[in-house]
Amino acid sequence: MPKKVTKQGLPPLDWLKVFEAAGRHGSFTAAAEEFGATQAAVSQRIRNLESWLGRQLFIRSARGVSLTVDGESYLPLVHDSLRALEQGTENLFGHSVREIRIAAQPSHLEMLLLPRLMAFSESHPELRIVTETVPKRLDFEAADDALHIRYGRGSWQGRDGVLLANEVLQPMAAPGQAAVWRQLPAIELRGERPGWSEWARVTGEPAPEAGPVSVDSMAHALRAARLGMGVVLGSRALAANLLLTGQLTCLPAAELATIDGYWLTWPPGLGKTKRQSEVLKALTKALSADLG
Amino acid sequence: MPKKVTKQGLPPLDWLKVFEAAGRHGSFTAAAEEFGATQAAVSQRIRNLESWLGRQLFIRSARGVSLTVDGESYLPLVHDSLRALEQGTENLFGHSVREIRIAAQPSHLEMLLLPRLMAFSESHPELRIVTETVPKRLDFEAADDALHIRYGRGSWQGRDGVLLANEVLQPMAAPGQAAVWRQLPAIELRGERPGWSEWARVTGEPAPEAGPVSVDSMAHALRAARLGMGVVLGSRALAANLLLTGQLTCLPAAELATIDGYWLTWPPGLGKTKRQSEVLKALTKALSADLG
DNA sequence: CTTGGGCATTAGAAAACCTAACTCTCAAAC
DNA sequence: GTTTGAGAGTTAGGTTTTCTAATGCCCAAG
Repeated sequence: MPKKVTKQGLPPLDWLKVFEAAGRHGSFTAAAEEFGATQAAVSQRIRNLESWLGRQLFIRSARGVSLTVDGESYLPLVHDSLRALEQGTENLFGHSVREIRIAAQPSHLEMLLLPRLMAFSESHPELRIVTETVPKRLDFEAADDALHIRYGRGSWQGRDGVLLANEVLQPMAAPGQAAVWRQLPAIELRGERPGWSEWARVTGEPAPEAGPVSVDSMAHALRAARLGMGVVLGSRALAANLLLTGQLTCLPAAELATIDGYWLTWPPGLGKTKRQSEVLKALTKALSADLG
Repeated sequence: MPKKVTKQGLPPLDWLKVFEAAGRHGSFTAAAEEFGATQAAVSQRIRNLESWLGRQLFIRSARGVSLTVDGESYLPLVHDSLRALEQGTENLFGHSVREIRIAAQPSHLEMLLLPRLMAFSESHPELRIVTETVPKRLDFEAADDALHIRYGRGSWQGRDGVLLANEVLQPMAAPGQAAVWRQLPAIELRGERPGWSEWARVTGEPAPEAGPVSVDSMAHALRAARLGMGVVLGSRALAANLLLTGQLTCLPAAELATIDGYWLTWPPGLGKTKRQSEVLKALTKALSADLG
């Protein structure tokens, strides 16, 4: 008696994708390019499909391929069905598929993300990047399905992530003042990062004299330095763009490495598909450029 | 600048097959059964799809799954598209997909194939078996895309194949005459198989006395024996069914093995897909049952 | 408070797939 | 009539994907 009448009237559908492209182009090579694969891969998939169907779909000649009558009849059906699927998928899920959301503190977005976004966007022109600013002290929600840029020492519970760069602090000042920086007042930065006293302790050098300026954000501290208000113990990562464009210079003084760092995190489960992990890799690469 | 704008707006389509089944059944387990796979496989594919789309499609509870709003919206589209593909594929290629053609000499079809076909058909109820008789001496065409049953010593150029059974000849007679078979006349079989004289030479026993009957086909020789016309040097393979049903009996005399055999052959390229190789395996198994 | 059905998760095995390197063929150019 | 080059086929072997088997969890029903 019938054991399992697995009504499987369909060939592996991914073969059809290839058939459609090859039929549309009239060329295996062209189809291969469309997929970013080799001609051999296309050739094999088509052969599999033909074998499954029990009929030839293409006529091979040394100069290229052309559809057989069977192939000619089959192509419109496949084309239309795939098109319908593509359209519908796009309509329903287009946003989440072609869009990438990144949440971070305003200063991280501005100083870390934005300067490096162009490089990424060029390698993935099909993706929209949507940023969301997160108020400084308000914590991220772990279940948020956006990407996050976070500062700390890792282990973001409930999320995966990679370290973009460790935080390294170094005295910096406006370029015009570099020569005389020992005379400049220190700009105080309150918060979680080690300050001038720690720097002096570790490096053994004397800390600059305290100045009138005290801020609570690295962005403000750097800006103050750019304005000539003193010497700042600046973050290499956040200042990278300012340094590159000559708006600020590193002073010839010892750096202070910390165990904290800038992380890119995402909800677990993201990055499981090839597509996603590639995007993540590219983004990580772009974001860690010139850091450290 | 954009490197490759691979307009790939579609998830791996085989994931959709699973989504469709799971959505239809409202159960991963049921969908798994439909595919002959495990529940874990379904679970993973669905998770991949959800991850690709960036949205949940199912709500999981301990008691089963149900579609989310997104899944609910997506299902009809997927269902309809796949259905269209399935229908169209069936219309265009249904015959070659659900049908299996086997060509052989009339006697091979009757004595080898038919008695064993039921077993095969039970394991593959969805397949029609179409037989084609080939005139005895007319050779098969190598490029024929049907399966062939051939007699010989293998190496069927341009075709793949498996040996079903070697030809083994043994004296046989009608059951009622078994006791007195030494008195029976020999039935002569002309053709490529070794005859009584070869049998006598190899076994050292005396050949039965020549009788009046001389035929040129094993089928006729066996029939003559059944009719009580003498003792035949019969083919175990071809006579298997007659022996099983008691219409003929093997006599207590030495057998004569040959290097020829019965082969199932097919055009190369068949059996490359999983589906096909399974069918071939099942058919081979059925056809070699009780042989030898 | 057990039981059992249904799903998730995992590591490891199995299958499918892809690429690289090569060949073959033919048409067009020389 | 050679030479050249584009395009497709073939193969072996490495890589990726997928599957399975085993296990754990959860919750509803008994």
